[in-house]
Amino acid sequence: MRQIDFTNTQVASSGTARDINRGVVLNLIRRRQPISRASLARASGLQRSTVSLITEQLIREQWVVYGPTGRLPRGRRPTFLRLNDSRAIVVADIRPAQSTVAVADVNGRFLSQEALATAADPRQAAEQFAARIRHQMEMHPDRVFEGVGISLSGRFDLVTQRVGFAPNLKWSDFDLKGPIEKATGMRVEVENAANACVLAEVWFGHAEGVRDLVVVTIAEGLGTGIFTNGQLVRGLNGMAGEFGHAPLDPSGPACACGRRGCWEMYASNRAALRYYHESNTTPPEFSFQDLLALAETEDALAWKALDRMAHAIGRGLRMIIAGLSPAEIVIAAELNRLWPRLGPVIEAEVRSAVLVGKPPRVRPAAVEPSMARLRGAVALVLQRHFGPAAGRLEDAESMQLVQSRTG
Amino acid sequence: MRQIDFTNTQVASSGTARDINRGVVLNLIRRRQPISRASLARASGLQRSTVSLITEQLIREQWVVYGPTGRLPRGRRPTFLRLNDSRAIVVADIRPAQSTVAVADVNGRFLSQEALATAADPRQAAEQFAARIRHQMEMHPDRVFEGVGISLSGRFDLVTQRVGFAPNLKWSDFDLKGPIEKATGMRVEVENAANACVLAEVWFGHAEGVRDLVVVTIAEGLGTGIFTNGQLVRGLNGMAGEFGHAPLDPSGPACACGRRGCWEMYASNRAALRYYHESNTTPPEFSFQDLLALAETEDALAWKALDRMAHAIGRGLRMIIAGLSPAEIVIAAELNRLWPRLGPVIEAEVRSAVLVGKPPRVRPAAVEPSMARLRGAVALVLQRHFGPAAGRLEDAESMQLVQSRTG
DNA sequence: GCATATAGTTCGCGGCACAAATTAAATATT
DNA sequence: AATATTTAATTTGTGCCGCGAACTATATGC
Repeated sequence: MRQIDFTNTQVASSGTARDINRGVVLNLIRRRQPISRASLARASGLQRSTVSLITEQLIREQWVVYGPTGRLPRGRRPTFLRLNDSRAIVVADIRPAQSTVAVADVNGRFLSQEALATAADPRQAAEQFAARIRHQMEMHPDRVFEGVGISLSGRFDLVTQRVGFAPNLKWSDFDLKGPIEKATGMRVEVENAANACVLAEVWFGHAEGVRDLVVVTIAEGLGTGIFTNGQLVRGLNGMAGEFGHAPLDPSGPACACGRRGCWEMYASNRAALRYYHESNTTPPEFSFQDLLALAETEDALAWKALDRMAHAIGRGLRMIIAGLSPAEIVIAAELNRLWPRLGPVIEAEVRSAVLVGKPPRVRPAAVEPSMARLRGAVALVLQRHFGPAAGRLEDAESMQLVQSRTG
Repeated sequence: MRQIDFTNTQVASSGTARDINRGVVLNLIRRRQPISRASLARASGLQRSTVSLITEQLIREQWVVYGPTGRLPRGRRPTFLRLNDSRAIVVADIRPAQSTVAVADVNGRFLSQEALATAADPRQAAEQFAARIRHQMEMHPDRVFEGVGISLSGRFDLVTQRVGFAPNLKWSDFDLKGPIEKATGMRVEVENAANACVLAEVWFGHAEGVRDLVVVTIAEGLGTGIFTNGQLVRGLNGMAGEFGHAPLDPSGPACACGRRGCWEMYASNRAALRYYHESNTTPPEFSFQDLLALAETEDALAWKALDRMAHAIGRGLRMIIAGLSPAEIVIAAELNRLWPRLGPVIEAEVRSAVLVGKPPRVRPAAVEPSMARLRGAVALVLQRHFGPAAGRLEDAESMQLVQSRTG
């Protein structure tokens, strides 16, 4: 069996050009489908002959299929190509209380979906997810499954391939990937939820050309996904993106992370509830959704609490803008429901952060947070096949998945 | 004349593999010179035949020359290759009070150096630097000059190719590059000083494999250079890295940037002088160097001020570690002189920032800050010739530099 | 003098992008 | 209805490039 030498991955071989161009063409098809070979040649700058060869390969690999025939004012009609959407991906979004397992096609369209209560014990949870993933696969016998993508409220270390830090789930240093790969027989990709939201924006959103992007996910906690130079920033142990635990005030309220005055303590849903509670007594099971509903009924105190939260979001963003100056900041939060009124509060704070030039675009996420996390999990799997260096993966696929064990 | 289509730079052509491998080989020679072709083949994983062809090209391009003949216990003796250090680079470090112009070879060794008072008017300064650069070139008639690299206390926007923001120099939106290119007839590269320090570490330091690195430069102000996934983070308008103006305390002292409580207000040289001044009257022209000297004489109040400064450095680093989790943090500061006593203060603060896993390595810069900035300016020029996609540059060189005008 | 080891070159092969020529299939013109 | 024009897609020949085997060059040791 052929061995791949991973120490010298940086050098190019004769197939490297094809790998790169295959990726360019495949992603053009993904983005602009249905599209003719001639259009692909124009869009990519490659020769039509080259495009024909590459698309032939993609059709042989079953990633692309023929679509309808087009119509033009003159000339031969183009045969459109599109992605083979009979190839599907199983995704899961693992959250403290309730998780989701779903099936999506390669275009990120969901075919089915189920919710489940997350098991407290990580080992039990892994079994539980493996079972639900298998169940979801059985619901679509007509599909070919490419892999499993998982987004979770925690950190996944690419080096150890383990969940390294997930205080919300109360797991730590746990092998989630291995058991699920064994139980499903499929390759599993795991990523932090905020990072998944970044991938969802980049792969399925309208931020196609954006190469510097920060996504801020706000729920009980506050997470950030950082995208610079067209790549996710993972950092040591996959811990990058914990701006939520950047200290805003050393004498602030104590955070679950053991320190004081973290951004999360001022800008999360929980913070807004605390603000509201300071000025009003609340019923025992008062949720953030309740607070939003109250605000929608023009409750002044609810608005005041949300206003403080929005200001705090903006204050933390100032730190991110100063340090990273991203072209775009995306907010993925339940608070987005009230964006018309809270968005401007955040934007005003952001404008004051810019030392020179125009401020970054701040906008709510294209889809609701739960959808973004699942879409990101889809992108996680697509990355392997559509992203850079995917060409040599198609070879490796036939190598009986030895690398995942030896690596 | 051939035209290069810049819209389709992402696709690979038949020369792409060579471009990539040329870069790999050239950088291996740079790092491990003198080195034989056989060793290059082993280190890169390329075939010896391929290495021979590439080195032949590099020798033809005059980047590489033959070195001495090696000796081995058995077998034919290898002919060593090394960089052609008759190729030189002119660099400048532009700072508010005093600037430097120097000449270095491709190995980052300095051949000559001169200091000059920076002109207040930017137009005048450009003329001044152009003249000193020409003078430095005349001092080395035996060298071939590859380009000019400039590091400055300010921001350079890659899109507009102008100095966009340089409050310390009191310049803004100014074309520094154009006039110097015109006056010297050489290509000029400009970069922020903190970013230059990152390049110095990556190109000439021992942080070869490190792909996530933050350099904090501390002088009158505080700047950060951010390196993620093996690339500098520039951000919108080249403004990334202004963590020095991230707000630590909204009710803190007013900063020159117009806001309050910026990190820089607590952790810069100027902050330490303020701390000292609070507890002791100082002579009118008391400098940070004086404060360091005082501390070296065991002055308790001086130590107290520096201690507060070190704590503040650590406090800001916590924000960076939370958000980016770099593998390594490098401090480039005059305070490094007292690292044995102040380093541990910073390190202790940093350790408390880590939520899980091991803390990043915090270390003083390999060389003193002024040297690092100049070395970074050398790397800036080397990037064009040694970095990725340098292969097609060698072609473009012969195209009479048309791109710099049309682009 | 011959085996062995190491460096470096030569040569044929296959993969790939490119560009020109060719084929295919539609509409417009006369 | 025949021909020209336009656009799509394929075929074919050329050159670049990395690979790997064979070969040359040059050292040491028995």
